[in-house]
Amino acid sequence: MLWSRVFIPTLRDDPADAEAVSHKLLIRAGFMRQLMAGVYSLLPLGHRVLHKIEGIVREEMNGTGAQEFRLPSLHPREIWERSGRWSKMGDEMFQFEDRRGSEVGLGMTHEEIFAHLASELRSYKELPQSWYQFQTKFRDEPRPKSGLLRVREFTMKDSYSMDVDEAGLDHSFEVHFEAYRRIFKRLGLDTVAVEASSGSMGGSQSVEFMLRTDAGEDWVAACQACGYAANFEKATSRPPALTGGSTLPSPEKFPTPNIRTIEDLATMEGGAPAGEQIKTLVYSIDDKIVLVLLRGDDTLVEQKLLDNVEAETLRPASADEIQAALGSRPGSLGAVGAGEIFVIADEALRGCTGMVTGANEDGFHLRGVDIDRDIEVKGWLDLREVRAGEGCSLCGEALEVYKCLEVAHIFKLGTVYSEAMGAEVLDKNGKKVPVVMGSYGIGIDRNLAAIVESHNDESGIVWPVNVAPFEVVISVIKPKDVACLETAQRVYEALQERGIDVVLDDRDERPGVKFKDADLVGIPYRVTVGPKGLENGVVELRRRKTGETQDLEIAHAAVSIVEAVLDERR
RNA sequence: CGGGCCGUGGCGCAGCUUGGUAGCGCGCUUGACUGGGGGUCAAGAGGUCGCGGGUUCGAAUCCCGCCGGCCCGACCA
Repeated sequence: MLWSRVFIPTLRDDPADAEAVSHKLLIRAGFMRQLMAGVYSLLPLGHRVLHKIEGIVREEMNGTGAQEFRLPSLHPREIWERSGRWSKMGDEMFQFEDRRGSEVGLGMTHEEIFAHLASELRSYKELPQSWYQFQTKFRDEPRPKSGLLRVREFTMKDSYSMDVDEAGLDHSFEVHFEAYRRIFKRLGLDTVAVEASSGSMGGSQSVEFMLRTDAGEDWVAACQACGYAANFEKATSRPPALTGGSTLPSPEKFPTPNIRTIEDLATMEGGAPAGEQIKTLVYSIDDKIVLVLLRGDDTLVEQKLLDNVEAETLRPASADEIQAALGSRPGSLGAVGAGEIFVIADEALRGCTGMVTGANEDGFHLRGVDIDRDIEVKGWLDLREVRAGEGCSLCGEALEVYKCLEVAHIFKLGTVYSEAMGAEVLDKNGKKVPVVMGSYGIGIDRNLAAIVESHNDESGIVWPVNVAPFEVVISVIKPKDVACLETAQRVYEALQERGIDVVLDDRDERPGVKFKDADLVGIPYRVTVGPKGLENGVVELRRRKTGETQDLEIAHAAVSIVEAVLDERR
């Protein structure tokens, strides 16, 4: 490839509306352009990288014996109705009518379609099966952001395993887990596998592969000592010590004019520290009003609540609903004497005495509340957000907490989809059993951006050789100098013959411009061919990552360069 | 969905308060000099000022409505 002939629109300035490093660099270095919110066009450089990532994922998938498919993006409503997800997915799924008035949706994942195909499996003898594809997924995200990190249309490699029983699923899951580990190693991503919530996928267990970076949106709690790691949506810790103020024979009402928040009450004369308050949240769960109690200094993890109550819909109650249920406005809510209303409490509150909580009367609170004595808790659940330094629930060592980007998510689905789609086989005993499924997703474009997030410096991107758009760039210092250009061309051809991805920067630009562009684009090796070197019969090889350079005799240059590149390919 | 910011040549911005000539830097084109980290000089090209309506003799500027984008909070590869 000649640089002068490839469309590489680099920019000198960062785009004004980009925040994330990968977003800025991918735009500036000419890898992509935005079309609309959460939708990007990949330019030749971007496509080359995407193609390489796909290649690595494909190799590893094929290595596990998985078979590649290509499913449609356009799905009929009917098949999504069978799993119950047509409405469950809500606004996140693009749904519309075709010209005949039939309702269709754009695929945001493919459990339904693959399970539908799996209904043609007849016998346990055909199992296990492992099916995958690279496909465009459409998700109408409420808030696309950070360039490729969170978009509405993206490429995903999704795979699905079909086994006859749970033991089979466990094995398929393990096989995928290991394949993903190898994939991330080859992509140059240092990921950590964490326990996660299954969310709208359903199923019994799921694991996320996380890249530690502030560009991410998830929080992870991890234990250095024993290796425990979990998404905040799932993470637990040793219960904190009991808390509470002075106990009283019975709750005592006291005036708290204009006190609306935990913070207000904590700073008020005669109030109580946040840890000695009971936070009362009101939720509408499947249209039923439920009180959710936490310690005042704890934060509710809504996903934990959702996972535990197995509800279809869950949302904070409106002010009107709260008023109707409790007779008070937010700020003075409490569960004492809540009567028929269902009360769920966080485990950390168990046994707490001498607590302060709202009196369900505007401007009044209760003190001396003993949870066990004064509140009828119908369900105890772990609902609170873990905090850094708390004891690991497995080994007791202090938990570390950090921000992560989710680069893959794998699920043990069980039989939810196979039952809905009628994917059943006869087992050894001639009995019909639903196929036990797993699903495994890795966002290709997100991984592309993730690599940039963890491989860059002040000059631009620093691609690992495995995924670099080009492995080598040959920069011609003085293209008008015949000796320069011809030498560069000879090296270029020699590298091409040996299968190296090389681009020849033949542009009639000053050297500085080419160097800056090469660094910005992030090509791992640069070969500089200029008059100074030629006088001594050498060209210069420079490593993008370290900046180290070495002179190579022209006659043997190609061989040395090939060696260096192959050494880094994995 | 709630809150904040923004929309002016390809990119980054000024102009708007106080209506009247659309401007700067970079990039782009042509030529010359130049050539080891975004070079210099000269001559050029390029803009429905997001869209619609209103006020006005006159709107990038004032008013109303809409659209689009970014960021912060609730959702996921």
